[in-house]
Parts: sequence; C-alpha cells; structure tokens
Amino acid sequence: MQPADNHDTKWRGSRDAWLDAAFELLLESGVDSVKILPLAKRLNVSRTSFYWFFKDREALLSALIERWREKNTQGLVRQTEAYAESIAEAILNVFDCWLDPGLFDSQLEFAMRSWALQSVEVSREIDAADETRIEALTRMFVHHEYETLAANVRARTIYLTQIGYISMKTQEALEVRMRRIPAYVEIFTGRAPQPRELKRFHARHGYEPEGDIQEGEIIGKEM
Amino acid sequence: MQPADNHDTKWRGSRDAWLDAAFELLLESGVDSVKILPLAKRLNVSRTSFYWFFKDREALLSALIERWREKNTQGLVRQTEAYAESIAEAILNVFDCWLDPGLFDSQLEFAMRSWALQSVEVSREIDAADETRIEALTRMFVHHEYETLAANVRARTIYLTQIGYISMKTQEALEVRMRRIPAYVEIFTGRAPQPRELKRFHARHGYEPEGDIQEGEIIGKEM
DNA sequence: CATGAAATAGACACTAATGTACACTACGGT
DNA sequence: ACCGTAGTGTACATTAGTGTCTATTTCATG
Repeated sequence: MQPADNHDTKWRGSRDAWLDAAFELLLESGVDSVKILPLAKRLNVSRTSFYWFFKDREALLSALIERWREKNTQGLVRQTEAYAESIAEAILNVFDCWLDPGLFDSQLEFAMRSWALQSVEVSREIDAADETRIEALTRMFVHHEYETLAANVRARTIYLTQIGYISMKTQEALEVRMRRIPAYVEIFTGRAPQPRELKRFHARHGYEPEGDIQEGEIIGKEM
Repeated sequence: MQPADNHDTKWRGSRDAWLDAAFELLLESGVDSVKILPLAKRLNVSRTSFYWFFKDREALLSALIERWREKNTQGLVRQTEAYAESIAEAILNVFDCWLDPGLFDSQLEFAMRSWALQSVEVSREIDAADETRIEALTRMFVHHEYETLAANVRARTIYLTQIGYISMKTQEALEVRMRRIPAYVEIFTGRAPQPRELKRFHARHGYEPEGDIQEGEIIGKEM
C-alpha cells in the first residue's frame, strides 16, 4: 500500500522528503550518487524506510524524470509565446528563463544530460525536449518574419548557447550578465535592442544599470 | 616498478590497452562506469592484472585527465590562430574543429564536463580550459577589428553554441550541417560569408553542395 | 485508552566492486 | 640452460550498496 497524502504529521520522512533529497544529490553530483543509503544518512532515517514510499531505487529515479519533464520544457515554451512587440523583446522574454530558476532549472537540465549518458530512457526524453523547445523558438522567429531556415538556425543558436552556458556552469555576476545582454540580443536577432526594451527587461529583474545606456555605446563596430 | 614501453610483446594486456578501454567506457557511459572489473571483462583479462600497470583506480582516472588536457584545448587554440583573410574565414577555420574529431573530441569534452560534477579537480581543469579557449576566440575577433566587449560576447556565443551542440549530442548529417553553416557564420560575425570562402571550407571537408550557392539565397530577411 | 494503519528500524541474504598476497607462466638476455 | 622480470590468475578480506521480512513505534481516532 502506498502512502496517503502527507497531512503534515510528525513523521520524520515522507515521500517528498526523499524526493527532495534525491534531487539535491542529483544536482550536486549526478545520478550515480543518488543512492538510498547516503540519502538515508542525509535524512537521518533508517535506510529501509525508503521502501515504504518507493518500490525500489528505479521508482525513485522515475519520479525524478517525471518532475523534470513537467518543469523545464513548459517554462521555456511559455516564454517563447509571451507577448512581444519586437523580436528583441521576444528574446528578452526568453532570457527571463536564464535568470529566473522558477522558469527553467539549469542545474537540473545539466544533471539530466549527464544522466542521459547512461540511460536510453532519459536520452529519449532529452531528445524530445530539445525538439519541442527548438520548435517553439523557431516559431517565435517565424512569427517575427524571419525566413524558415534562418529562423531555425537562430533558434538553434540561442538554445545551444544557453545549453552551453549550463554545461559550462557559468557563474556570472548579475551585473556582468546584464551588460552582455544587449550584445547577445544583437547577435541573436541581427539588430540592436531599443533602450526602452532593455529598461523593461531590467525592471523585471530588479536591476539598475550603473550608467544610463547610450545607444551604440555597447556594441562595437560594423553591426 | 612500472612497465617499460611496450615494444609489442605478445602480452594480452598493456597500460595502453587499459587506458583505451577506460576511454571508451568514459565516453559511452560516464566516469562512474570506468570500473576495473568491467574493464577486465571487456579486455578478457584478469581483473587483478590491472594493478600491475596502475596503483589503483585513482591513478587510471588521473591518466585520463592527463590525456584530455593535452588534446582539446590545443586543437581549438591552434585553429583560432590559423591564417585568415576575413573574420568569416577565421570562423570557418574554427568550425574545422567541430567537423574533425582529430582537432577536438566533442564526446570526450562532454564526458569530462559530467565528470566535473563529482570532482573538484576535474572541475578546475575545465574552468581553466574554458578560459583559455574563450580568450583565444576573443583574440581572433579583436584581430579582425571588433571592439573588446563585442569580441568577447561573440567569442562566448560561438564557444557556447558548440558546447551546447556537444551537450545535446546533436547528430546532424553532414549535408544538413553544411547547409546551416553560412547562417551560423552570419550570426556569429554579423555579415554573410563570401561564396569563395565557403568553397574553400567545403573543399577542406570533401563536401560538394547539391546546387551552386547563390549569394543571399541562404539567409532570410533583414540581416 | 485501545486499536489499527502509517512509518520506522533491525536482522539477514546477496551482489558488485575494490584491493592484497602469493603462486604461476612466458620471454629475453647473457 | 637458467634466471629475473613482465604479466597473469586464484583466493581471500573488505566495503558499500540493494532489497526482503519481520518486529516495533507513533499517531489519529472512536
């Protein structure tokens, strides 16, 4: 028999406690570290209680996949569909994902990709997710009047750059990241963002630039 | 005492055999799968022979890191420094890396990044490599008269996109990849590559486009 | 306060891995 | 021919993990 919803009793463990701990370990050190014994130690609970909540380790891992499936792809697709006057604004909407872990959990994303090395099941999940996401981004560009092939390559660039960021585990200060954003927008769209578009973006993320932004100041040369 | 260079005796094992097999496993399924027992089975050799060549598992893993350190960063940096008339040509030189596993081993790269999850040592190695590589790419753009910040962001984009590709384990047909390349060049540089630049690139990789390339055909819209 | 379900723990059996000790075999040089 | 060294195999001790069965504790509720 499986546990009923846990109306906050005083039991030390719970299905969610095990799951949360499993997530932590997954993010910290990869799927191979998600083992029952270490989890039990971390939770200060007997290892065997685990088997009351989950059939076996397999079941725990499936639950992790489940949780990821819901979260990241959803978050990204929603942002590509958000209202935007211009392509620059649309891209800034997508950038929200990289700044707000609520919309897209980068660490989780990386952990899943590492996991995929060892599991065809996970591997298939990831492939499906990539396709869905790139399609959504492509639609976004097409919607802003890009040609199909161009839209697709731009979608890839923007997506791959982010996956690259994740894979690199880049730790930039908000300041640095924000300063780079106009340049990224210009690269990804082919034209510079308007100051007012940036201002709205900054506001969303509670950021105040040090000096006022002058047009043309940020990007060098012939772009 | 450690083994002398193995002047091809008829011994079944050798330090290199173990190392090669270890690499295979690392690429296929991550560092956690690099275990002595499975390696021994794969090599059809007694597990314990291992201890003649390596002190312990640790020592084997260190040897793997060693081998990676030499290879990938070197390959990339060399390509950024290759002769190029234009920035487009310079970028196409870099693209050589992604097409020629001799210059840059993508799978290995990904495996190392996953490994870094669990090992601070590897993690530090990776960080150092990233920095070196991005610096080299930035120098390349600066050399072609881009402003410092712009050059740096472009360097990042090109590098991250590739890391993203790797992380996604993209399997594109050469045909597809080649068709996308002009668009990538345009995104990364801000202007379209010349047909003759592409031709030289195609020739290097033994590729013959299906139709002749017409200027402006590839990229859509307002770029 | 007694009862039963929810949750925990302990004892046990098993597996896969590491590493050590030591005996053995094949080869090459003198 | 024979001896040392390079390389292999067998046997054993140990450790960390999985999963099962059973006994025990804790809590909510009548």
